[in-house]
Amino acid sequence: MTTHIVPREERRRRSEAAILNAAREQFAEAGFERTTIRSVAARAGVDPALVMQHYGSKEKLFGAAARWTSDHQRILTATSDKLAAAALEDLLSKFEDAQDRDAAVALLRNCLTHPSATAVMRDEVMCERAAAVAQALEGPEAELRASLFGACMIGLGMARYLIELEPLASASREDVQRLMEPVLQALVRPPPT
Amino acid sequence: MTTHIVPREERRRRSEAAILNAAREQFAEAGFERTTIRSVAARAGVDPALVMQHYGSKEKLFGAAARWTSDHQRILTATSDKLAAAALEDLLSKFEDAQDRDAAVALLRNCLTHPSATAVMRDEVMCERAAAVAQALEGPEAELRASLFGACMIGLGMARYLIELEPLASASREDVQRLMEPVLQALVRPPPT
DNA sequence: GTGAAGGGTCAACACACGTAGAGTGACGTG
DNA sequence: CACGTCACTCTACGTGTGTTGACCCTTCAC
Repeated sequence: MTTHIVPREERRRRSEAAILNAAREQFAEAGFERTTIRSVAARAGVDPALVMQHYGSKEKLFGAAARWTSDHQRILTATSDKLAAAALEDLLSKFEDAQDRDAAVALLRNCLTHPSATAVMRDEVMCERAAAVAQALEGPEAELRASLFGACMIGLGMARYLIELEPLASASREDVQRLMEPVLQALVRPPPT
Repeated sequence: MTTHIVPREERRRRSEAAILNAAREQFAEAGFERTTIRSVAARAGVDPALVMQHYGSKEKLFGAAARWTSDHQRILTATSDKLAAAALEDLLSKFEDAQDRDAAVALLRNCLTHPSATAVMRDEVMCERAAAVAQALEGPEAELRASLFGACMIGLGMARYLIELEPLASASREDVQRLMEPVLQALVRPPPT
């Protein structure tokens, strides 16, 4: 029974990653306030003080864990008639990968109660995307329509993945995509005067 | 300077109402965890212990404060072509009255992080309404479409009133109503196969 | 007036949390 | 082999919280 010898730096990186993953899960499940440094440490199998040593504070740990990893490529390069499909594809695919999903849920779950999460959600996620969407929209009131576009998207995400409203939560990705596309298309089309 | 004499029961009802209003505001602004019994008491101008005496616990106070007061009348009686307009009317008008608004925001703000708020939101608000909406819908997949209908509605509410995404937050009620109606109509119409 | 009752306050408890600082043992380098 | 470094742990502090029980002081009934 020879234990594999692991160099120092490698060990450090592993424990850091373990903490980050545990934090993501915990923040995603329980939210910021109900997540304690101690619970994250226990989940990662380390001492609470080590969490502090790695991330400095609970706030910084949350900042590192709650992220919306996404390239706007798909949206920026989409023509207006493919915009809705591309945005839906982007949103729904994010929740397939466990790590991305946890990071996204951690942000989503706290974006109504945690000040910095609200700011990130509004400024870095929604505003930027809305600007990208607005640029692809023709007709008047493009910015407002883009905002509504974003509102429907996060409503979809929250209802399906956080509130778990049935039958939406259990519906197949294809069905959701098929039914939501014409909805968003109604915002892409120039509005009636 | 004669102080008006107030009977006991009246005084009790007044302090109870003052506490409830303060709680609504505080829960709506800061969320459940960041709201303390002490801060509610200070806002109401009473002693923290009195809050307990009236409501028993912070949990029960929250239950009394965070409510979604709404009659489904408008939605239940609406024909399918007026459904979207009626639902939007109902949602947007709720945020006009300060008291209704605070109670609704208190529920909405915590519905992703507070367990019982999530349950109320899902079961008492969304499920019930979705059922009412589904009944008015024609064509297949009525329940799923009704869920999506609800998802778009809460997305709208959260983006406009909680996240305060611009220009949606500052837009006039009429503009929002006019632009969102065809969006929701896309869910009311039977879907393409 | 006098006693009872109940709304309201005060001080304090028990607990859980974020965080800090000293200490420990293994790893890497000379 | 010896020493310093680094990842890591143990213990504990200070603070803010929900909640409680004993205590006032005004109001009502007789």
